[in-house]
Amino acid sequence: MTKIESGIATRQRLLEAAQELFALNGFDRVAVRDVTEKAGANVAAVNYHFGSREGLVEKVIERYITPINEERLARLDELERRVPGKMVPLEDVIEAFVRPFLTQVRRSELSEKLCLRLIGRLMGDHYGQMPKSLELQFQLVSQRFKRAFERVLPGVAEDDLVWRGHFMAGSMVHAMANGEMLHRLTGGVSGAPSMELTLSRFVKFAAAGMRQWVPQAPIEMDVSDLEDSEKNPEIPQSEFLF
Amino acid sequence: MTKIESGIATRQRLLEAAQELFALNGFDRVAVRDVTEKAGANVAAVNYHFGSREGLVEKVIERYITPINEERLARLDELERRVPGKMVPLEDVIEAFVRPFLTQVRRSELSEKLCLRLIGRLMGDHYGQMPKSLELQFQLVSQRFKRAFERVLPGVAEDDLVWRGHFMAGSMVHAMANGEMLHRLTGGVSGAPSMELTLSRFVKFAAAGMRQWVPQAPIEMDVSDLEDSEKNPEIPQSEFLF
DNA sequence: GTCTATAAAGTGATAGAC
DNA sequence: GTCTATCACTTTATAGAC
Repeated sequence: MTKIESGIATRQRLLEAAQELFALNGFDRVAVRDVTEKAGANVAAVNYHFGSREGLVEKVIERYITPINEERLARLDELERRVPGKMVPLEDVIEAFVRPFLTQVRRSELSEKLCLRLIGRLMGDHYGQMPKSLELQFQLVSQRFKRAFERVLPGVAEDDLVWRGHFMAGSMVHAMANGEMLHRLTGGVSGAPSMELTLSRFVKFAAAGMRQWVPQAPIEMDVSDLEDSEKNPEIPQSEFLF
Repeated sequence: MTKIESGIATRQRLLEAAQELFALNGFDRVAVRDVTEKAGANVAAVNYHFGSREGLVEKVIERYITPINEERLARLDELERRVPGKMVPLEDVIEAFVRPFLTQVRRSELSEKLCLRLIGRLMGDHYGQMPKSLELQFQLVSQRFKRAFERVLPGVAEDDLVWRGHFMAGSMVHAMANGEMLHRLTGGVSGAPSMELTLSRFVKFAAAGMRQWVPQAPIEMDVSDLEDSEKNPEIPQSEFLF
């Protein structure tokens, strides 16, 4: 629990101290006193600068989420400007949605691990109770991306699309917040988590889930390196109903 | 904030009151006094019956998670007994992983909505800090499912498989915890959330993500109901690198 | 098992001096 | 802007009577 160097404006130090503590312990388990102490500021500082504890929480959230959402929209704009007739690859839309998280991680004062955890907590604890200022932002983002997905995945029913997007967002949040935990739980099989590799994996997973290609004919698989017994697995032709 | 009918053993009433409050407000925002009051018990009851507040939290978590994990393993056993030579459909393995949540929802004293939120919170808040008694359980479950997925998806590298499983679990947790929120955010497009339908949607999404079929040749799509302009979208042949 | 009373520490917030 | 002092509660936990 290191103190944060003095000299920077108090307000800034408070924000930095707060975000680190929130990342470590969760938004609810951090007292105003913990923050001010870590920031080397006075107990009253939080109330002076942010009006209340809640005000501080909101500012921390805004500071993290707003640039992410802005970059998302900017990337989407750019995609839509690209060669008007041509269809944009689904993967690019998904990347426009996720990569801003990585940008934020790099921009953040926090370590990669902590920053990811903070974002995960943000989305987890506060998904249903975002600050007013962010609700509109999120509505805009999800509207824009919904339309983008509709264009890139023509023929998918609207409700299906919305749910697929929901699943996609969920796997992203969870993967970010618990990536290191995966490492532990699997005894290291998942490999040292590099963000860029994880992003790549995520995009592939999400793209497959979003488009849900079903092979019309027996699939061509590369079976060259499989055991004989595995060469002709009975691939489920998914008589999948519910 | 209704009281829970007296007459049932205090311990039981405390558990029921606690789980409802935890679902509503999150594990951290509920005081022991809130629980005892709702349960119509004495303030000291929690400490008498569970040793401490933390003891109560652990019991609530165990009560929800253990039967889910047991059913998961039982379903997997059953799948593996089925026609030994034949390969089990991926969808069935995924369902063995998720359906126990629905079973739990039906068994629970809580409303569907609250129960899903509680489970979502469990996985969110406590994924990294499960009670000791559950850590082993989770390790066993994830090992068993890892092996099942390996068998059903031959040819997928181990680390890829682990990550895909991780993404899958994440989208499930998130979808459960925030399904109603999706409804709000999309202005109702997602349709009234029926658990069975959501499960079906989830299984399809997850299965596609887990197997990641890539078409080797131009895909046959049903374009009969598309506009002319949409008939020949340039389907991305995913030169997808990162 | 249940209760009261109370301890002991922690909580967010603020008035008012500097 | 910053600080001290302090208020007004709330928190978990427990000792000891019933």
